Amino acid sequence: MVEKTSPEPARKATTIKELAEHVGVHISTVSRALNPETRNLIGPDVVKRVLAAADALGYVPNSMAAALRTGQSRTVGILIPDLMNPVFPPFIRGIQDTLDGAGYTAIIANSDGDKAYERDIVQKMKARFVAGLIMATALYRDDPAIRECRDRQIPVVLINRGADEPGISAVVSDDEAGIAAAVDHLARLGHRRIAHIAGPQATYTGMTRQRAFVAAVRAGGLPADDDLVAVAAGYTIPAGLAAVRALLGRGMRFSALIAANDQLALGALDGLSEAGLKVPRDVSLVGFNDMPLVDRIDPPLTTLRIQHYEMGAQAARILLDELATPNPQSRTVMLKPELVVRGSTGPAARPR
Amino acid sequence: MVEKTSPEPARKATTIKELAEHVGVHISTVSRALNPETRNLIGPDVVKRVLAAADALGYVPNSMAAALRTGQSRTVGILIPDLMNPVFPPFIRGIQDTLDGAGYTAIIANSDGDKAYERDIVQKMKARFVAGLIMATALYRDDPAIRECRDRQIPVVLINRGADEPGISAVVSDDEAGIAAAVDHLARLGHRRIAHIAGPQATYTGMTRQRAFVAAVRAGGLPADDDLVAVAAGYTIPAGLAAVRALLGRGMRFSALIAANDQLALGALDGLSEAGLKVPRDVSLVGFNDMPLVDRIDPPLTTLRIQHYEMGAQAARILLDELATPNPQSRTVMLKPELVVRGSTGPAARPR
DNA sequence: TGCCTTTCCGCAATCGTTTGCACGTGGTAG
DNA sequence: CTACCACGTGCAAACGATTGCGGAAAGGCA
Repeated sequence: MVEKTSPEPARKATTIKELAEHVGVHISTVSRALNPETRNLIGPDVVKRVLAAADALGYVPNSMAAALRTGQSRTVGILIPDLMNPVFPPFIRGIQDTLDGAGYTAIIANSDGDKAYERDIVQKMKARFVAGLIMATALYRDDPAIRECRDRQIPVVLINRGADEPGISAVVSDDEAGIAAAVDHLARLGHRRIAHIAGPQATYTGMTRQRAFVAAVRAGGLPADDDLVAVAAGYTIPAGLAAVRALLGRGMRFSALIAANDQLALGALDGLSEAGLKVPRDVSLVGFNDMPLVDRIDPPLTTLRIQHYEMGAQAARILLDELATPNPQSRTVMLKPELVVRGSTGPAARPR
Repeated sequence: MVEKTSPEPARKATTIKELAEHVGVHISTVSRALNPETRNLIGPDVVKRVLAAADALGYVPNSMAAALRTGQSRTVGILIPDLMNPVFPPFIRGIQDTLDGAGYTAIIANSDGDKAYERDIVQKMKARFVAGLIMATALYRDDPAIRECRDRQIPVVLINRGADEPGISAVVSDDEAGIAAAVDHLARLGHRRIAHIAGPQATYTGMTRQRAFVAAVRAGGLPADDDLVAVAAGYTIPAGLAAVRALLGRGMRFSALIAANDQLALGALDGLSEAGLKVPRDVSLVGFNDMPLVDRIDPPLTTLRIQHYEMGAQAARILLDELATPNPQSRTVMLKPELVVRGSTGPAARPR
């Protein structure tokens, strides 16, 4: 496996200048002919010739130069905690696909939940003239990166988390409705004592889902003891395991369990079987997200399906909107999750 | 949810020029002082003052301008078929993490397997001055995008697929070793008639894994009838289902099945249970990739684990290498997959 | 025919950096 | 004392596009 690459000289990309020479007009004319916005300023025949030449010479505009001149790069930044978490790829796909249609390019960065690093990234992105930012970083309150963007007038839209300060758009799932649906489902199955494994309270989803849980059980006339909720240390399987152990360790009795997240639910599953409890015979289990393959585990997980892709698309649309209008209003859109009932929930036996 | 964003004017980013005024030197001096490569040309005290000013004014260099001038953007493009396929995120993460360490930024695009679109993307990337490309697009032979890059002297490294033309580096998994391990494992369990669901033959992995399969069974003295392999139409669950149906429809007898991919294996699982066959009692099943959660399905899937992250990291390292050296040699590195034995394989009963 | 408006196009500045070259100073060697 | 070198810095030209402005030609109207 050792060959030299062919040493032919690199053919440089054709520029607007070469096109101009080729057609016999000034470069400014070429520029205008190429831009659909300004094309009407140029005679139709010239436009045609320019376009033909561009096609023939394989002209592709140098976006860096354009960006430098205009101060905008038709680039937006996407900031997520971790690409490997299966929740995020669909978001990104949704974002990219709609951005793409508008001629924008996305650049993606992982923050790994580190706020300092995140600031750094935002800096770098600004150096690249990003027109806007879509952030899915979960950590909630007091985000310096967001504040700075707002100060610099660069639009930010949040996804899968709400804003803790005004003037920032967001697209989130309707956790309240989702959790309510789950509680209702369990209540209909005869469950009365329902427990909750909450996500980290520093995260938006962790907080809202826990609140939604308390509200929903109260609304259903079910017990809402503090002891029925355990807060997990992270959105991971081990954290779920630890949380359910804590729950069981309290000697708490519950016949159903709603986890703030599928991963937590998987951890819970481990913890329950470790304790000799069968799902759904002894405990019914509900997750959140509908990750790939949770429909094929044993037992298939009942969970709340989020419209990840659609959320991404919406976020991108909002951002494009804000980029287009001079003084945009911020808005928050909520997408309702869908309860997918599978094998992990069943009728309540006797409460334990 | 309707508030105006604060209408303060956007503070422009500080430029090298402002730094120059601030320090009282020429911009070229500032530029040199800022660049570690040229810093030695400048007096130490001036350097110190420039750096201090940069820090104080929060200077962050405009990468577009630098890119325009130098013709290189410290950006590399990543081209994958589909981000939502769980195989790719770890690749990307590995790439990004090592690129990041070298001060490069990645821009990611999905080709959706469309070659024309892919060419388009490569064009756009070149317009952004990408220094190099990492491509995971599966479609094999005769890739115009690759050829064009090679002609333009922009380094490309392939990942999860080999090159069909010389001068292109690649990092792939050692399919031969992997499949051999799987066959060996099955043979030890007493299986003699082993079938294979191959991936699309237009893909690199589809081809090499099938070849590896034939070679391995031959080497083991096992039957290698053509009828024992079915070629799937894609790397999807439905394709796997269809393939196993075809296999069963032939009245073919086999007690074990190696799929070219976990998704195909999942489809096969469906097909087998549809036919009333139990895994692993009636048929043992081996997948490829070790996707997330295949360890938790019923039965847990025996599969070949690929070092996705490490492959990405390697690819990035190679690319960085090729970017650094003027006339690089292309190389292909192979990473050995690891056979993870789980519940879907077991001793052969009688062949059917 | 003369004047005014429109249409179409060229000129040149500009975006923020990088970099080859020239220039001035101070020091060393012949 | 002259010649030369090294060092540190400034000058100005790029890179490739966009865009306000001005001017020439063409067309309309009286």
